[in-house]
Amino acid sequence: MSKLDDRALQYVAMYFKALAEPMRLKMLNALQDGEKNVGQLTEISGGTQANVSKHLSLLAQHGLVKRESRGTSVYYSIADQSVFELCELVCGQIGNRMVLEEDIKKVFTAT
Amino acid sequence: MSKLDDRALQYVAMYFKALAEPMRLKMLNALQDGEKNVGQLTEISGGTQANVSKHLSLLAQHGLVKRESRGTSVYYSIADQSVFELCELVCGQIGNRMVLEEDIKKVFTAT
DNA sequence: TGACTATATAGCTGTATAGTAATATAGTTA
DNA sequence: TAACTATATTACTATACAGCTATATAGTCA
Repeated sequence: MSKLDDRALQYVAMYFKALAEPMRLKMLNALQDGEKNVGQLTEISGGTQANVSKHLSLLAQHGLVKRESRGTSVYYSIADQSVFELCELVCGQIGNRMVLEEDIKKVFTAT
Repeated sequence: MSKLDDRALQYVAMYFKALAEPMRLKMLNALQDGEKNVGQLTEISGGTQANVSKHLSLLAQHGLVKRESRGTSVYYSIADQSVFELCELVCGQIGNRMVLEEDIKKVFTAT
């Protein structure tokens, strides 16, 4: 991280952006215990088939998931398990903060 | 990452989103070797003062940087060094891929 | 071939936000 | 107080994209 040129920064930013949608995180989370096809992911995520397909396409483009079509189905799987390390790190970072904010929220929403 | 409810996913997504801008990454990168004020960060990043201020405000909101005003200046500093671990992880993940894509680009842009 | 299923894509709308210029706010000094 | 500096905010434009519906594509089976 010491000498990143603008092109590299843009690349890193794009990677983070791929992870910056709850829907996509949900899908990655669902794929943690093995590959799933689009239909399964649609059901799990609760989104529409079209939207799920689009998100998966984006994740594949950024190298986060692998795509493999078998028969009429297309199976997606995690391309690099270390994506979960990222999430763990973030969860750790915001863990305390989140609890804090929840408390703050309670204060503000308390009648 | 095993049992994240929608609220938590949204939170994690927001955190990633804060890191999903090259400009903000540049600022965090600049802050790696110590606090800097808005003017310094404006100069380093090459952006306008207004834009830099807005980005810093967002980073502070998400707990990535700390804000401290001294005199007429406001000094920002990294709130949690582990943000760089994230970046390292991402760089590692996309490192090979990036080299690959660069090669691909060369092929396509070759006359 | 045609009917059927699974996935992808196109076109659209609404929302979020990066960037800008201009202005407001706050602290300092004379 | 007024003038000055540093930072924040406002109002705006342009762009990106999430989500939707409808349609297209591709594979399977009769």
